[in-house]
Amino acid sequence: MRTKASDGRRTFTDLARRAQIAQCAAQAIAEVGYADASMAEIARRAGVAKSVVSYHFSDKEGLMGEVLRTALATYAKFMESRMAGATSVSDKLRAYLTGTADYVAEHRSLHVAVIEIAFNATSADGRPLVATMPLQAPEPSVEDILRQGQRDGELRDFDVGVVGGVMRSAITHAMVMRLRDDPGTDLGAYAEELVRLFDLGIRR
Amino acid sequence: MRTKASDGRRTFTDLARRAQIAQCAAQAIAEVGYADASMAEIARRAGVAKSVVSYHFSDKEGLMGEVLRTALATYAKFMESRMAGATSVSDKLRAYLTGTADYVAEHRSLHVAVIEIAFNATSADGRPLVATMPLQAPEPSVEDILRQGQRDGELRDFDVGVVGGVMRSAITHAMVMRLRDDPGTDLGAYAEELVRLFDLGIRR
Amino acid sequence: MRTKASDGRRTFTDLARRAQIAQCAAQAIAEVGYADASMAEIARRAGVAKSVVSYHFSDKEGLMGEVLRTALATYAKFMESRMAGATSVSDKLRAYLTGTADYVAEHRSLHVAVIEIAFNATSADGRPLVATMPLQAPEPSVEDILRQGQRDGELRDFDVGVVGGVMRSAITHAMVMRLRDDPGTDLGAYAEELVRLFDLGIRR
Amino acid sequence: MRTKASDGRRTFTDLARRAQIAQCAAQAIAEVGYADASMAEIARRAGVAKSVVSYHFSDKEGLMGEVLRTALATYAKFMESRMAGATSVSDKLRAYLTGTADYVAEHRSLHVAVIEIAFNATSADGRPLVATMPLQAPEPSVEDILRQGQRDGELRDFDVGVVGGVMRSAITHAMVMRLRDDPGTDLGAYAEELVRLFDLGIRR
DNA sequence: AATGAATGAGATTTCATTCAT
DNA sequence: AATGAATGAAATCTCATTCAT
Repeated sequence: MRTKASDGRRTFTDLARRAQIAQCAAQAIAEVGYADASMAEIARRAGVAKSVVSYHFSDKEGLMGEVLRTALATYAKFMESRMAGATSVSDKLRAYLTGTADYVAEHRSLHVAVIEIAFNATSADGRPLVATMPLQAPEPSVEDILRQGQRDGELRDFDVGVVGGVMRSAITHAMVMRLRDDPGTDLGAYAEELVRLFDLGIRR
Repeated sequence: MRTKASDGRRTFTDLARRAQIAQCAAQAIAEVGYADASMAEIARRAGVAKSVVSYHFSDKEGLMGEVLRTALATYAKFMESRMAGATSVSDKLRAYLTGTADYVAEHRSLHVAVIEIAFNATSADGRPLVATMPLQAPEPSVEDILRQGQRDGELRDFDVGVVGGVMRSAITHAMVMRLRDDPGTDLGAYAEELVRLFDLGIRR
Repeated sequence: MRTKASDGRRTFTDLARRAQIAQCAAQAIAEVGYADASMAEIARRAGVAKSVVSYHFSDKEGLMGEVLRTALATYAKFMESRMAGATSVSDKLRAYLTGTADYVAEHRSLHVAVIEIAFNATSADGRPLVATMPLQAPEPSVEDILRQGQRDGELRDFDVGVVGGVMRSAITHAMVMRLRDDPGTDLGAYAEELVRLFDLGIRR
Repeated sequence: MRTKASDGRRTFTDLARRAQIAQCAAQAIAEVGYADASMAEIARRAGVAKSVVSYHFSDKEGLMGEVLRTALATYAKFMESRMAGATSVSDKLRAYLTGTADYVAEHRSLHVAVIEIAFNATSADGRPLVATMPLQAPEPSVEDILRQGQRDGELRDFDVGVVGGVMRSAITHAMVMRLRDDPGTDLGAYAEELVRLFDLGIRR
């Protein structure tokens, strides 16, 4: 049966279960990797039968989509307050990097899960799952910040796509790798190191 | 079982087959991703029966290990000549970044395969495959270069692990992502952008 | 559990719900086939929760039985008036064939559903469902008519079981197949064709 | 791995296994019905693991297709000799009906399986499986025979589609139903009864 | 009287691996 | 040295059914 009330909205308990399962999915992915995070493993962690997961999500794609949406929403909300006070480009960059680091420290498994899903999950047609879903990334993007900095004359001339990509990979892939190797990493210090590196690297 | 000459060394044809299969494995992984690069798919690309792959490699871990060793050896040999002339730290860094970019341009599937394997492959005990294998990275590592630069006074003070990790992710993950989005990327220009970014970011 | 008034009879609303669900079941079976007419699909068409179906029927066998009973009752009532005026055997046969054709035209999904159920549904013990249920076919049966015709000397000698079976399959299976291939078939003309065929085939 | 030799043809043992599995599939379908003839049940009857069936057939559709092809080929070959001597239309019809009855007596499970598959099996897109496969029915069809008989003036005027459909359903559905009810039915006598019925029903 | 939620059984299919030849 | 054939385990998903509210 569909898990929606007749008017299309979901019930409270249904939302709670969905959230719980999505969280367990994120934890499972973060701990054992996307490939080994089977529906059975996720159900086991949630303490429910496999079919309960299928009951709440149409299929695995649907579940992964929920994880992605949950993570992006959490991240966006988290960053909103962190970016609020920043006006200058260097402030924005610092807010972006330290904010993301704090977010990762607080929601590590969510963060790792998103990276795993984005890197590994494919849709039924073979395309990357993230390419098939309407996901809205938090505003402003790193590239937006960098572009503004160049317009304002605060930043030197460089390829925004390249530098933006490096920054992104620094707080996603590189950070995850570091946490993998050294789970006790001080993410605050890590972020400060990034702030200095990129500030020196791109300012006029 | 694996075929070795009576003294334990492999025969010539055996080595050739292993190399061929490993190459096909790398291509398969690079094209369809680690998850979809099944033994059957790899065998199909190699034009042999599945059992031939199992015949030459004890198991999938063994095959992935061979891909990793092949890639590292190829990379090490490639970089050896590129690093040869470089004496100053900035020269070494430039050689490292542009050299790696050239390597990626020349052996893209091998490069992508290594990243996929390092990120995804797990050993039977659940640990990352790369953590269970004795792999020797090419010398000198980025961290070695950075450390020397700090000792020589050419580079400012920073956390070598953090910056080294960012550089590594810039030429692995970030580069692959960029190639995914824009397959026509000029990797030479990409590397030059990295050289400038990091040179400014870490010099005294 | 099934809801009965204290004296064992069903309440009015209960009967109404049962009838509604049975009708939706028949439509579902007729449209998507027995195999794909799941309890969920039937509930969806009835606009109720799956559990409502289970509430009103002990199990799927029970629901299918209701469909069969409903269909037979409808058919019997329909045929009663059609057979009323027929006295001669040829009149009875014509009434039987044209009457059934009209019935099918009017209650196509019910008719198709019965065929699907009779052909496909099995009881828990593996036997055909129709063999496990006490179903009373409308009187008189084709075989009865044919037997009477032979007794009266109007019909030649033949195996009543064989010819009766062919007639039955002509107005059930063959007719459904024809409707499947050509939904616009004129069932009146179809029945007239049968009347002539069988009249010539069995008269003395 | 693909079960074809490198040149695309199948090996002898492979063909034997395929034939064996297809036969077991037909028997399973004939005995327990299409719905309950799962891949597991078929494998059990063949005395092999489920995955062996998947090894030899790409999927269930493929297996059902093989059953259909096997049955049609067997039937066509069987009928070829039976139809050989018949020149007049009445001879052809007798050959068609008695020949088919003999075929059913000899290959009952194959016959029943075809009917079950044709009636129940659907392709992935929801369409009937038989509609998605290129199957060549044996020549000449009943309709062809009837049409020729009308051209030659041996048969009266009637709708070839209707009468042909009735004949077809008489030797498929009606016959199967009869065998279901009375497994000891004398099919020879059954066919003779049909010959007389239809001969009288359609001759000029 | 109704239903949202849950469940275990079982369906199809894929996978890495083994083995006899 | 190679391979066709086979296998058990596990993956995803569907189904009829149950139960507390």
